[in-house]
Amino acid sequence: MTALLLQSMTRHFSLEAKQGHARAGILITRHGTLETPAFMPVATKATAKYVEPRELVEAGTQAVISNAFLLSLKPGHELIKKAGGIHKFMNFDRVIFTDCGGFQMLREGIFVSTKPQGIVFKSPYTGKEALITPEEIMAIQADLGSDVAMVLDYVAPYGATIEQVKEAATISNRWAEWSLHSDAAKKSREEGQLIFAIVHGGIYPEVRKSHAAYLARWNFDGYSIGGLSIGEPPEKMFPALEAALSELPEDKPRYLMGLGSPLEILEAVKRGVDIFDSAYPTQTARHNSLMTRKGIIKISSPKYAEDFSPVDETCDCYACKNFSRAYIHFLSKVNEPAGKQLKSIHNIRFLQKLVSDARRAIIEGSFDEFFESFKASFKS
RNA sequence: GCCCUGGUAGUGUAGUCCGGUUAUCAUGAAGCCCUGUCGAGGCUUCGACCCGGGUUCGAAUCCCGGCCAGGGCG
Repeated sequence: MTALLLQSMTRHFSLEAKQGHARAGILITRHGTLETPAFMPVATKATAKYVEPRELVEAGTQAVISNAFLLSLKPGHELIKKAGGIHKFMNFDRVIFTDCGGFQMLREGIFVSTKPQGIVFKSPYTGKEALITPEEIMAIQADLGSDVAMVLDYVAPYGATIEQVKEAATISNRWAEWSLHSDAAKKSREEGQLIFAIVHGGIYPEVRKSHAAYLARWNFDGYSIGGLSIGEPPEKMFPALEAALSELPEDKPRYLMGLGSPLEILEAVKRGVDIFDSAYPTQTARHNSLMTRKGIIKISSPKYAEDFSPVDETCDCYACKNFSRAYIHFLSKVNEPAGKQLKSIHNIRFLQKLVSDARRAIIEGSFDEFFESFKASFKS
């Protein structure tokens, strides 16, 4: 333990166990630790929709990810800095990641154009266009005071040609370097903020590989894998993921951005991913898809109208311990916010339990069995 | 008893004056989808002209009668 702590103090991340490529590790941040594999609910606008911080914690959440670009537009990073940082502002004292905004390139209505020096975005609030640069987004994240900041990346949509993807990955890597060497990043790093690079390359393994290898040469605190689970089929995603992972340093955390379905999370854990985030559990929860050990159920279906059992017999979440399928079905039918809250809490808890069970299994050396058993009962 | 309005999916409605494709839209119901900016979102399907008669090639639409609802007069 002492050795682990010493190691952590210098490295921020340490591996506790490995089984095959699957890893159990600990990321140390200035707001506590993140035991990996870990799943982060999305709190884009400094809140997880319908779920309060205490409920996130109760569901086993160690970290959330917020969006630096959107917060910089409203309420403004200066205001959040004035509030004492994002942790105080949203009253979440655990780990907070911030995303840079690069992903918003995929959003029509926000994305305008790219330039060599950054991305031109249009504010969804005011329509005002502004160029955001890698250096600026690091300064914004420094102001927000998040524990882990993402460099600005250039995201190519699924369906982009290999030339476009190469271009996107090359620009992403250039920006990652600029970000790392920016004054804001240097200073915030000294203050304990961690900086993650983002690997691109679309669905092309060779592009993933070369660009991951390039980023691996720099001393980032962790590596994100971006531009996946944006519509491509699993047969294309996993080879690309494997290619990226193969070039990333073992002793740094790997974060697969945007993946949130249970089986895919386990597939990625098996390949060596440590951290996940996704709106999937909360978005689909509001739209009535609930995860259970036996698969996903649609709670709005008439078959649950008189089902007085919990959503999942094996779940220990607030919703399952206190409410029936019939009640949550009813709340869904009448569109009550409380239903959205209970459903979101359940799905978050489901994924938190999934990754912590996976972690335990890796430590115990039983990950393969755990995965097989999960796969056998979870019919998607 | 008389007069005036008005009856269109489960609900709310457009169309009616001036007759003409598969009758509009919303909501609802059933099913599918959602993955680093998550909207009470997207897609598919289902579902109605109050009843009866008349005019007409053709009626939700025009005419007559009935029933029902609201208003007025007695």
